[in-house]
Amino acid sequence: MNTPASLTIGRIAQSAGVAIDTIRFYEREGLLPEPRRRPSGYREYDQGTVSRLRFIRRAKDLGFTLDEIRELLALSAERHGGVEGVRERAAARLKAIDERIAELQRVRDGLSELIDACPGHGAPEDCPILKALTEPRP
Amino acid sequence: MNTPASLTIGRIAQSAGVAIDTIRFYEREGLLPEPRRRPSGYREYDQGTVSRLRFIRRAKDLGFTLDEIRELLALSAERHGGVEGVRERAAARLKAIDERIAELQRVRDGLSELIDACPGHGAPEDCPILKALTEPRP
DNA sequence: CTTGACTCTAGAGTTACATCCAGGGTCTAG
DNA sequence: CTAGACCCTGGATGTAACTCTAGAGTCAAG
Repeated sequence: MNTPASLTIGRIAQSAGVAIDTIRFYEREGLLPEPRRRPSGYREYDQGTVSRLRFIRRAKDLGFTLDEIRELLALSAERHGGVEGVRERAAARLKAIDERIAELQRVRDGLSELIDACPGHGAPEDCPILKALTEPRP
Repeated sequence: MNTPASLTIGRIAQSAGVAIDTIRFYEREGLLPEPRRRPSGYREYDQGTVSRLRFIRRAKDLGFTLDEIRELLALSAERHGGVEGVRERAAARLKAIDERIAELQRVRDGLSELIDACPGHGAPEDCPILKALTEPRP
């Protein structure tokens, strides 16, 4: 049913929504296997590569680095035990995101307080924002 | 009361909690003024530089870029009208942080759902995490 | 005076993730 | 057959904020 036909790099780039250069970059980085070639040297892909590219894009959206994605791809290919690894990595990512959110929240609250306390005019010495930045921690 | 004494780069690095190279880097980048020099060429600083370095560090912790910090430093030196600018920049930063938190929250929730749905074992085809990453978006 | 810690400069390297370029070959629609 | 779109390689470039190197000069303690 599916087209097992051969696709050029431009076509898969188009349908996966990534740049051609990015695909070659992923190949160099080992995220994509080396594809077969036409006699002319043109790379030939199939639909599977599109899925793989989508995988990479989604994982990146979830905040995984390319190194982590390489791992995920390896795990996803393991018939046995791969799923545990994937779940672990995902949980670790979730934890990292939670920590990042908490940290940003702290920063946000501190900044928000300073802004509320700042009259928005007057002398620099009276600006709580500037004071907070300069003073030897109260 | 304060020591107007001259401090070497190593000393201010120590007391401001930044690396020596970083100080020279900030100088090149215009975040710190060129200090006076001993005849030997050694840089000489005073306590004010330590405050300034602390300012930079704190602002960085709040997520300002060095470009933005350069602006803040300029604004903080303006006798008139600087405070408005500082407050504006701080508000913009707050907005950016809020947006970043919201984005991370979305990612977090998506990932969390996938993890909850994943049994943590079994075949890769049955792992919702892997499925979500690979499938042509439902 | 010697030793070891400190400082100087100019410039290159790092990380992560691409993105762009030149100079050339290939493919396909008309 | 030809124009224009597409693809190839190897290497350079970009961003942000440092970080490091080499080779040489300086300083303070003993």
